[in-house]
Amino acid sequence: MHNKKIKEIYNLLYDEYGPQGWWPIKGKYFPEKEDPFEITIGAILAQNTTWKNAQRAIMRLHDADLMNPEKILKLPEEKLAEIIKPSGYYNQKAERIKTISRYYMNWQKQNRIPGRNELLSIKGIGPETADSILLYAYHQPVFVIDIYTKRLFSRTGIANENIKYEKLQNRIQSELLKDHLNDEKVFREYHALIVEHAKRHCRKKPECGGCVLKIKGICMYKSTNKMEGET
DNA sequence: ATCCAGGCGTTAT
DNA sequence: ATAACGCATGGA
Repeated sequence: MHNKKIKEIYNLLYDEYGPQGWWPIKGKYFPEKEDPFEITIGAILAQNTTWKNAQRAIMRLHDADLMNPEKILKLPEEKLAEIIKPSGYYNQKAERIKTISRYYMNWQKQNRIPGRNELLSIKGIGPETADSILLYAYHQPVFVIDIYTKRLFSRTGIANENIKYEKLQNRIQSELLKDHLNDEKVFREYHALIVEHAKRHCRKKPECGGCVLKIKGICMYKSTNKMEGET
């Protein structure tokens, strides 16, 4: 029933911001081909921090010539933690990156890609990280739900703000399916567009001025400029 | 200075 | 089953 809205939001955001090109990272390191390992590690490093800080940690791994599972496994955990420090939570993340590196080597050796439940069984990989890895590292058609996605679909009246991860994901995927927009390229682009839009307008503290969704009448959210002290 | 950022696991209610 | 908390850096 909100089918039209979900498709329309995608089209509006795409027209507004254009293709986002999330992965691979554009830069001096391997710009010619994307590296599933780097994307996997990047998904961990990006947890609950800014992309800029995650990218700093990724660059430091490249600078140390450590962007592969074998070298990471040989490196003492404290060294790894030091290198990825800018991403925050560096002790947790170092431990988890080591674990995932071991799994990654097995996937490579077995010439297969991980399944969602397998990813979820790994400590440090929750639903969003699992889906980010599947979508951005392995091009599987799964829609990533993050805090921005919940916020945007909540404020546009498409979902309750406390909706569960898989429920919102199923809703979006099934409605995009009706419009034949259920391919991984759209999913990648849509998620990235949501993040961009959330950074510019649909922030925690909303900046609704100039929001294309508001202008086009898709979003009715009122950006209440703090009027808490009401009776 | 306070708040937030491309979350997750553990522990308390 | 859900809520609260710890993990930690860097920018606004």
